Amino acid sequence: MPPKPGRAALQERYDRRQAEVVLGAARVFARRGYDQTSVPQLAEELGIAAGGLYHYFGGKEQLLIAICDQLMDPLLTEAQALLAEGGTAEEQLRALVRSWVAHVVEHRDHMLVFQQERHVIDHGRQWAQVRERRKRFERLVEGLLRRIADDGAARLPDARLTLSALLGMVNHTAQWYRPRGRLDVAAIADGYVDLVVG
Amino acid sequence: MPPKPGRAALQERYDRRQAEVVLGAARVFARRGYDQTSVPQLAEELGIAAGGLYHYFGGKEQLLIAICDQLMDPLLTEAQALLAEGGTAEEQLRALVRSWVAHVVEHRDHMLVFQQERHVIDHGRQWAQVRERRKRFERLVEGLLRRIADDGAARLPDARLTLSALLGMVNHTAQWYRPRGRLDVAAIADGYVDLVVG
Amino acid sequence: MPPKPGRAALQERYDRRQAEVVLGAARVFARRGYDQTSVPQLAEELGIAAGGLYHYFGGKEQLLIAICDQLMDPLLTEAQALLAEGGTAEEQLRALVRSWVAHVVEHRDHMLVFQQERHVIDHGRQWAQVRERRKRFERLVEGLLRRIADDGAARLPDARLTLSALLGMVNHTAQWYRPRGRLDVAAIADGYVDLVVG
Amino acid sequence: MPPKPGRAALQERYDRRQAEVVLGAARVFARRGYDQTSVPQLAEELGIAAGGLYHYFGGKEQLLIAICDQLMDPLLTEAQALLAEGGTAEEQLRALVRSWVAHVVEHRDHMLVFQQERHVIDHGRQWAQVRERRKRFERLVEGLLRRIADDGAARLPDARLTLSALLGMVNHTAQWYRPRGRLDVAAIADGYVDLVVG
DNA sequence: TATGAATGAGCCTTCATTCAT
DNA sequence: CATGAATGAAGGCTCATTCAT
Repeated sequence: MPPKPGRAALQERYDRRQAEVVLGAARVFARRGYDQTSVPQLAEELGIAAGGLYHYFGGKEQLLIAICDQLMDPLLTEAQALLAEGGTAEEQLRALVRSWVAHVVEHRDHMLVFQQERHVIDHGRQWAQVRERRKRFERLVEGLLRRIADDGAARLPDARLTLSALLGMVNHTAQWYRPRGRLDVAAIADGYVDLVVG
Repeated sequence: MPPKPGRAALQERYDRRQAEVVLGAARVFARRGYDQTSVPQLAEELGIAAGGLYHYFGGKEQLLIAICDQLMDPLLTEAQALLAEGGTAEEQLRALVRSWVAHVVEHRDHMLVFQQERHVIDHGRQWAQVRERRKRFERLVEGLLRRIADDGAARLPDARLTLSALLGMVNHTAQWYRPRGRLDVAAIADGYVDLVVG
Repeated sequence: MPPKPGRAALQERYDRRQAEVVLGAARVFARRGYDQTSVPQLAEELGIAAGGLYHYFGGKEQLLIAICDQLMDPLLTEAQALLAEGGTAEEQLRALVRSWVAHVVEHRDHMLVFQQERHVIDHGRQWAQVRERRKRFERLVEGLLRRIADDGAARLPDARLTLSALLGMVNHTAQWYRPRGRLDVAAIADGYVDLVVG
Repeated sequence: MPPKPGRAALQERYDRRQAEVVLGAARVFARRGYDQTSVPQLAEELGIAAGGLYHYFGGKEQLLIAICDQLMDPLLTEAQALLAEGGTAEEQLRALVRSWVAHVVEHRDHMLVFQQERHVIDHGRQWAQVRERRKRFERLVEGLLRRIADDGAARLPDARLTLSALLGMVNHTAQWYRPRGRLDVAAIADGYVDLVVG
């Protein structure tokens, strides 16, 4: 008889399983749509009984929130780390966009869900924190673009417009990127930056 | 006593009402989400009884298709007209993007629904025609970008990547544009083109 | 310009159309089922607009009642006439069953509807008259069977049971009779009587 | 503490409950009519929530099919067993009709539903199996009647017509039989057979 | 921890019916 | 006399969720 796992080990197994569920849910939701996927359907694809999901999540919407957190948290963390490292604004932008595109590409499913459910995120009561992180990330990028514009280096037509354009193109990447495509992540990111900084 | 309306007049009234319903539905769906809006809710916002909608549409999904058609049809038509008018590739691109941005901005609700429901459009059986029009439009833009690249005028990193970027930024406009904002449609469109053609 | 039809002519046309509708409805209901046939469907098969039916009938159930009346009224009338004509009980039974089978066969659709909707007829408030006519007819047949039994002619096991058997076999005819089948109406009727009277 | 039920026990409980539901549904449908009974109404009479029914049946029509199966399966099985036992054709017929009448009487509700919904059974796509069993049973009876006719014992007017008559009278029994009536099942069955074989 | 049964609410849709035209 | 538009109610069914086991 194996030794009874301790409390910590149990917690770890629980967390691992929870993260797996979030990942799987993102995959399923991205394909079928969040609303069009019923909890029983989702459970079946995850190889679990419908009721079993409720051990890991209070409900369907909390699962959606978890997906968005799993998407936004590391992105924001990494962006802040990059900005702390120093370098010119353009160097920082290039590094940031590379990291960002990589993140988008690795979390394509999360991104697709995120975009699908924009109207919930924008208006929902419980979504304030997700909105706030998105806002924080956008401000980071905006700050960089302003620094570049101020450096005079660029003929940026308008920092806000450029920000919007960049957001649009990078996030849109989730919708067309295919793993073994012609361009790798770095090439894509550099292409975007080249467009933006001329 | 007014003259009894003829068959043609009846048809016209029917069509007008139908178009109104599509427009209204786009507005409601954009705000609340397609799936989260029940048919009774939609009907109430349109000032019609729930069952009455079914005189104009076979079902909820057909309504969604109609929204996408109302979005794509005139855009494609106008794009084709512009390309037929002649001019350099860059001039044509500038004109096309202006028209495109204007369309996106005027049909913001349609665009938001379109993006929300991407997974249905991409996979659904009945969505082939919508997919095909989207593809056709993208090819039009791609052709222009290739012509520009071939003219040597531009340091386009990659025509396909540029296309994706442009699609991303223009379509994303629907998510942040506000009617009386700082930038008008022409400024936005020109900003985008400037990014792309350097 | 043809002369304006008089009130009587109008009434006649109305009645003719009404009878046509009853006939057509019986046909459609027999095939599809009364409940499974929606009023629009019925109207379409009759070549009339849905609302138009309501010029001839107060509602769907009244149409069903009319079908049953069109079935029962002439049957009862004819049975009474036959009994008034004299003859031995067995002769009268033979004549009655011939007339009855002929009626069932000619009104197959009515019969099928009648049997389908037995539970409504048995319990419904407005169905008392139909029930009463059915009862009256059954009593006529029962009387004949008793007279035959009393004549000692027959080894009828039990007049009531024989009545039930006869009702069962004759009414069931509607379910298998086909117009150009092997047996004609007289042969069928005589076969039934032969079974019953030995 | 009772032992946790195993998989087999669970399955058994499920099957038992399912059979109860079929039985109850037959009762309710016989009284109110299949179409006139809504699923919520049915559920209420069965003491279950509306949605709960769908654990046991895919839909309302499958429930109807189950009712017909519960009616036909044991009847056919028993008939085949009787025929395998040997005896003269007439003895077998008498035994078969007794068993058949007993079955009809015990499954009166099933029979009434079966007859009500004849049009669905006759035409529906999913009803082929039920139709086939009905046909198989009829052929069994027909075979017996032919053997009797060939034995020369009987002045059967026509084997096919006699079959139809027998079907009509036996099945019609469901519509008039009352549990504590004057005649018991054996008397009824024998009465029918006496009519048929003279 | 995980399950299968069960629930109540709500979904999309269709219905029988009415009525202005 | 007939139509097409519209309605309110109800239909069958699925949903997210709970809970005893």
